[in-house]
Parts: sequence; C-alpha cells; structure tokens
Amino acid sequence: MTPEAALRALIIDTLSKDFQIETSAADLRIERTNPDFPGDFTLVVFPLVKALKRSPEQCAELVGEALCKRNDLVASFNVVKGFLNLELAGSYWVSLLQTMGANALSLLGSKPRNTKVMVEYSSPNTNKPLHLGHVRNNLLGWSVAEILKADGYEVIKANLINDRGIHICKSMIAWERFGNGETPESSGMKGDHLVGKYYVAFDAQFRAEVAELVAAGIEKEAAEKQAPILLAAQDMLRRWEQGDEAVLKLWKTMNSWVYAGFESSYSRLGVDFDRYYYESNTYTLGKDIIAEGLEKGVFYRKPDGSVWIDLREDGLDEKLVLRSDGTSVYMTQDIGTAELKYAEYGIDRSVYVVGNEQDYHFKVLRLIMQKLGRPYADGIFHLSYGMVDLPSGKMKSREGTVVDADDLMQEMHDTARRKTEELGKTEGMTGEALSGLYEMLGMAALKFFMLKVDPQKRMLFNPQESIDFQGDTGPFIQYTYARIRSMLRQTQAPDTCPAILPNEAERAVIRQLAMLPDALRAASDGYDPSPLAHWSLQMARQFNRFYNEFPVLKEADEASRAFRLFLANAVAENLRNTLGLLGIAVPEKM
RNA sequence: GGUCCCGUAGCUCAGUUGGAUAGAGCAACAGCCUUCUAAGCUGUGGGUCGUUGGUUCGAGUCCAACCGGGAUCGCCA
Repeated sequence: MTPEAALRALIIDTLSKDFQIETSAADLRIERTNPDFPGDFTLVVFPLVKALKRSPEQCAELVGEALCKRNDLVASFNVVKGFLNLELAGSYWVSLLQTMGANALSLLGSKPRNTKVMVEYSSPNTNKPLHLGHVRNNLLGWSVAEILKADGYEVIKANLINDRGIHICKSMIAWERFGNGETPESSGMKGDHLVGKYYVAFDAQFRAEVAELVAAGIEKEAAEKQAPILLAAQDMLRRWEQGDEAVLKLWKTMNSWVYAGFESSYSRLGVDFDRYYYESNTYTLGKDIIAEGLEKGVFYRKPDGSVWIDLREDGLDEKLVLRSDGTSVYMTQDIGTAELKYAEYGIDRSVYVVGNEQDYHFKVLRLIMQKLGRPYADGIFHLSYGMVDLPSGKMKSREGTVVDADDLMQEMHDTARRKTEELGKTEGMTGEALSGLYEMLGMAALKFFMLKVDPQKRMLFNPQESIDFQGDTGPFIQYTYARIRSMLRQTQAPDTCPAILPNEAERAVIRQLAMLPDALRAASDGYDPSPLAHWSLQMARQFNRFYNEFPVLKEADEASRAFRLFLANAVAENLRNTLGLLGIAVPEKM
C-alpha cells in the first residue's frame, strides 16, 4: 500500500470511530505538505468543519491528536490555518523502503485486470520515410503500450500500414518516369528514402505541369486536376485495383524497399509491433457492416446509392460511409478493421495513436460502433496528440521541408558524442562501447524531450536549441543512475535495509520512491507517459540533493552507510525500470 | 459559420478530483570540485496564470462571454 493510501485509511477509520463521521476515500483532501512546513502529508480540514462544528484550527487539532494516538503511523502534526500537516513516523518510512526495495510498483499489489488492450500506432504511408511527427507517434504509442503492460493489462501492439492509394502511385509513377531502374542497392540509399525521393520528384513535376497549364490560360484549380502526371498516377491506381500484374509487381518491389527502411528506423527508435495490418488487405472490409447497419436503420442510402449516417443529433454532421459506386472510404475501412481486431483478439479496449487532426474521424467511428451495438465500442480511445512544429513553420513532406527521423536520430547521436568528448570522462571505454553510449544518451535526450510533454499539446521543436543534455532531460536522469552505479561497483548494496531513523533528505527520497505507483496509475489511466517522465525528474533531483549533502560510501556509521546504499540502489533500480517504460536505456558509466 | 484543442516567467514546460505565498529547466547573475562522477548542487532576479464576469470559506483549476493561435467539418487517407 502507498503511504497516502495507508494514511487515508487511517483517517477514515479515525473519523468514523472517534468522531462518528462517515467519509469516503474520495471525499478526503490529502496532499503533499508544502515544503515550507514540516510534515509529509496534509489533510485539508475545511470540508470537515461543518460536521465537527468547530473552527478549522480546532478541527485540525482534534483530528491531529486522534490520529497520533490511534497507531504509530502518524508521529506528529502541526496546524497552519485550516491545514493539518502530518508527519509519518521514521520507522514507517524505513519499513516502507524495505517493503518496496528495488520495485516501488510492488506497493500496488498484483491484481490481474483480465483486460486486453490493442494499441495501434505508427501507421505510416509507404511513400516516404518517417519524419519528426512519426517519431512522436511511435514513442508515444510504444511507451503507452509498455505502461499499460506494467499496470497489468494484456497489450497487443499493432501497426496499420497505409500501403495503398494514390500517394503510393505518385512515387511509383515518378520512379517509372525518372528512376532509370535505380534501387537501394544501386544507389546506396535507404529504401524508404529512395521512394520518398520520387514522391518529391512527383510533386516537382506536378507543379511544373500545373504552372505550364496556367501559363496556357487554364484556371489553376482545373490545371491541378488535369496535370498529365497526376492523370497517370490515377490511371495507375485503377490498374492496381484491377490487379494489373506489372503495377502490382512494381508496387511490391517498392514496398519491400520501404519496409526494409522502416524496419531499420523502428529498430533504432526501439519500437516494435506484435501485429501488422496492411491497408491493401483491409480496404474492402467493412462493407458487410455497412449492409448490417442499413438493415438496422443506423445508416441510410441516398438516391445516388451512397450510404450515410446522420449524426446531427449527436452534434456532428452527416457522414459518408460508402461511396455511390459501392467502394470503401476511410471510415468504411476503419469500421472493418475495428471489427477485425475484435474478431482476432477479443480486445476490450482499442487505443488509436493518431494526430489530433483526426479527432473528428474517431469521434464518428466511436459513435458509429456504439450505434451498431458493438461490445468494444466504448473501449475505442483516440490517443490524440498535437503536431510537432518547427521554427520555420509546418513540415511538408511533398516539398521536402521535413525533419527526417533517421537524420534526427543521427544528429542526436553526434551531439551526444560531442558533448561526451567535451567532458572527457570516458577513459577506458572502447570504440563500440562508446558509440553505444552516444546512442543511449542521444536517444534518451530525444525520447525524454518528446514524452515529458502532455501529448495533447502541440510542441515546438527547434533542432538547434530544443534538445539539451542538462537540466530537465533524459541524460540528467541517466547521469543520476550512472553515479549510483559507480558507487555500487565499489561496494555492493546490502540485501536488507538496516532499521535506522532516516534524516529529512533520506525521507524525501523514500517519499518520492513511494510516489511511483501514483505516477504509473496516472500514466496508465490517461494514456500519457508524461507523469512517469516527471516522476523520474523529481526522483533524480531529490536523490542528487541528498547525494550532494550526505556521504554514502564515506559515511562512518556502518548502519547509516548500509542504509544509504540500500536507498541508493532502490533509486537506481526504480529509475531504470521507469525509464524503461519510456523506452530509455541507462548507462553504467557516462 | 458549426464543433474540438491550446493560451501559465524572455524561451520550453509542470501544476492530481478546486486548497497554503503559482513551480521546474533553459537563458542571465552569484557561489560550491585535495572527499562517493560538477551532464551535479545552492542562491538571486524574472508572473495582471489571454481578458472580463460568475459560482464559494477558497479559482491557474469549474461555468459563461469575449480575444489570440491551431485543427476539423471532402464520394482524400
């Protein structure tokens, strides 16, 4: 049990037995005590004033005294205005440390959730390499999946690959026209970058053709519809759908290049998937459900044959779910894949990590599934995240003004190397270990930067300034870990924790450790890794404060030294585990 | 125009279901390495929490209106 939960239970019991006041856990206001006052937790007594018929100060005094008497959890108290500051007993903190040891999450107890969650993330298009926005998506999705696992859910990570459509044909047609048979092997280019190059080439050609048509006196809008290369791409899509062998062959070849490229980016990012879905397989799904919905009267057909749903009563608009020619739209496919996911795994919840520009789409999807009475409908959750902006403005992959994911990762690696070399603390490390360290530090800086922010907010990314290695960063936490490991290489931590009375700095460290379960719960409930990132920062800061003031290895008193080693080891292990949920590895030395 | 998201220090961000004098980091300035890793620690300066009302013992947090930024409302995905 966490200290707060223990205290809450004690207060409820005391209020009931000594004051005949029945309260529920939710009614009590318990907070961390303001650092300016002595105490660990604070009970806000204003809500009790009416029931006790006393002034706030008197209420606080009465309750404080009763709590101290009841058992040895609360050692002392003080009252400031209507706030009852409670100090828990030193012996309690030590026994708590002994209980949680290297795994503070054990305070949660193990309860099987028997709940299956699918987290779909990444979902790239196969016409261009991953960029900064995908990086945020991938890190979020992977981390949320790991967090849910740590909180007792059964998790399936899924990737729905958009391998079909006009955008793919654009790359294909440009490669046919301008490629001269270029391959990743012949060019030495990563496959996804090679294909992306032709996507950009398509756009350049397209714009040139449009300009030509406009010069010939055609309206811009019309020109954009009749540019020859666009017509060629559209024709290719038709041939693709008809199963034209030459088109399919080219499609498969270019896709295989892209997949090889993606695999290498995913692997470097440290993300993985349990199940891949391909839009080329799923794009016709969902039509049966449309038919079912028509029968049930959830959908209706317009005279031209197109099928719609009217969501105006739900505050939305009418929405097309099937084209007049009977082909699927985006929504049709998503209805179908939702059904497929459920059929395959019997999932209870389905998390979609997709940018916030699709808020509307997922609101509609969820509503449709609810109206169709699907058992998984309420479990659909759109993990919506904000765009990543650059100082120069929006990223446009067509125009090639993007921060490429591979370039970014390499840049992080190089920056980490430069920084490490400046500090010159890596004596005795070999070339391979060093490069592994740079990678670890660079990726930590990148991942922490992305994950410490509330997903919902759009974020500004300044390649020159954003990513730092000092202050609120991944490397700062890694550094704290490495320092502790350095001590533990010299003297091992004891298996059991000596029962001494901790000083204020030590208590603060234990208190922070004990807050990890709350951070995990917040992260899991909110599908948001940032509470764990902030916990880690706070943990590292708290430990560094202690470390700066008190000796560990050089502590003369043997019991105290053993206690501090045990404490330091607990901090290191919990930091390592928590950063692991963010996809961040920790070095033994840096 | 309808709907949704965001607005907190010069910059990047925290701020639990309303609680004490609104917190970190970066940047600026001043200290701390003959002692366990200074990628660290300590201190100083920096705020009409977009604006105006409302709800109450109490509002950055809840409600309303407005201002500013963004997204979305395609037989694109």
